[in-house]
Amino acid sequence: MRVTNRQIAEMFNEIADLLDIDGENPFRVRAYRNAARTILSYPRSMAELVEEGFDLSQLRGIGKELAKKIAEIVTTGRLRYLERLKRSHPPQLEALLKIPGLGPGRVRLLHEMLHINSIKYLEQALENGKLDKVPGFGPKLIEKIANGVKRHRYEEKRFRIDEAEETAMWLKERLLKASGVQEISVAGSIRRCKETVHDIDMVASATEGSDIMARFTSLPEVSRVIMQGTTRSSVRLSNGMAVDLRVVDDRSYGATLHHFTGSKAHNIALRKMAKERGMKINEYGIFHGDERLGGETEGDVYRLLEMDYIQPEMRENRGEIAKAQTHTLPHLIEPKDIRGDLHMHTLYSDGMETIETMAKAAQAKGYEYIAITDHTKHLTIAHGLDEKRLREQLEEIDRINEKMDGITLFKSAEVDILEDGSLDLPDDILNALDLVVCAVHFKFDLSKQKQTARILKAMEHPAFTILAHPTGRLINLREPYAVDMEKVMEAAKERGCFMELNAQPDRLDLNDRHCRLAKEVGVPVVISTDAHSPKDLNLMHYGIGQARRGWLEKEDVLNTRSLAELQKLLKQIRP
DNA sequence: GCCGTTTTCGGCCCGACTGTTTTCAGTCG
Repeated sequence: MRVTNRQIAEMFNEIADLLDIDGENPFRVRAYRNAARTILSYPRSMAELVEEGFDLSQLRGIGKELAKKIAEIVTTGRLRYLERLKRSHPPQLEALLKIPGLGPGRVRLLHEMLHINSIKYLEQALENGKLDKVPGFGPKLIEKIANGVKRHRYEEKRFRIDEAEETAMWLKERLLKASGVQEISVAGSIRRCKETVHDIDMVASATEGSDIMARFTSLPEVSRVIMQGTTRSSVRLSNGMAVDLRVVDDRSYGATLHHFTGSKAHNIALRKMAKERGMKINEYGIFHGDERLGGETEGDVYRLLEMDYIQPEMRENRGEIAKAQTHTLPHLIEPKDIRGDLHMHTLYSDGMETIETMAKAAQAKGYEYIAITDHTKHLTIAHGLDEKRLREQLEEIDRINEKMDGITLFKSAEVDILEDGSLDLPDDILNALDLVVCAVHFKFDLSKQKQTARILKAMEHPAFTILAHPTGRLINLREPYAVDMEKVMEAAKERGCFMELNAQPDRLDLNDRHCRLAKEVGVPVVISTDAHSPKDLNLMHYGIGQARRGWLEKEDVLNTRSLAELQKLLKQIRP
């Protein structure tokens, strides 16, 4: 099987950890981490690029040495350099870096002085009070490490964007009540619409003497204050989320918001550029020597570097900076561009409401059209429809379409793709539908080759319109099934099918890299809520956030088309 | 180990907080 980009990135990160513990040149360590990040976020598979003879040293952060190492991993499945490094270190040593308070320096010290080489041994040393003897290890640090060991599994968790956003909004509301507060923004990965977040970052501007910090650290929901300063504090909430709050005066608000929105890689790249031009960017502003050039707004940062404003969702150092310099940034899709929703369920299968209620809710959102896509018979757990019940539903949709003005209901279904690639309903009923949403709901564990073949076979059916949640993943619950996404997208492009970006926050499937791939291949994406109730229609914004992370513009998304345009397009692909 | 409008050497983002120290190293984001 082919080596994945993730596996290569993990190997490079492991090298970085080990070199870090060895006290190697920190810039060499950083080079491995930078390369890992580049590989992880690159839309195409390194394995394929190597096969094609592509020169990997063209990629940012990858030079001759690392290109050779990638080629070795891809062709042999191993990396001798990493194996050599691992042989000279205890196998669990890197795990110690995960404990708060332990960085490479202290891990090295613990290993040299006490031969601590795993979390298990660290626990024993803590119990035996051996750590007191290590220079630089005082009672506070030892307590922090002891707590970290107890919690380290728990704190590894990444939260889904919706969970984190809900907590962040609630926090913002509370903190706005503090004295002297002018503005509060949620920054960090929530603002960049990442699908999962590790912690919540918030930025506030406040006048001197504000009690916002005191309020923040003494909220009843705070289970632990990790650190507390006058401009920056960090806590953990009882729901397990860590929150950072940064407070500045309004002159620095933009610079601080920018700094804490990240990503780190994006910030580093900008600061480097500033430095090359004799300027300096920090959380307080943009400076030339002692002269302050700006920092009140985020826009100052980009303006002073002579580039266009980059939307938060794009700030990942994945090529956006070059685009901003040449004024060729994409005009990212916005919520107002969405004209309809092409995936939702009703009481006919596992939805909570009638067709009419869903239609009215969609109309209230200003949509021109929706598709009713109840499950089909194979999905018995969701009361999937057989041909007879689906025909009944189609008649009801006809009646509602006659009755309701200003919104059009498409007849559709979320049809199961069976193991052999056939669809779960007979052809005559499939042909009676306006569009057909198809999905894999079982047999997730097929080999990549078989799963890909299954989907490609299904796409050959003339009624196939949209591939729903194309990888089947459930964030934090179920891994994506193995599928060759490039092949699927190329087939979709050729066949005139569309790829769904399912906006449910536990799916967000396609992911951001897939969205960029779809744009590259030229296959339109459909952002759908997969709503099971009227309230679910509001999940659209998570899908839009993911689409923006994937650089999608209005033109790249099918359901930004007007009703007339969409009908025309459907007629073209389904004559 | 990477990179180059100062290109094959000599840099590599920048600052807050903590704990342990008498001026700072380590960690973290």
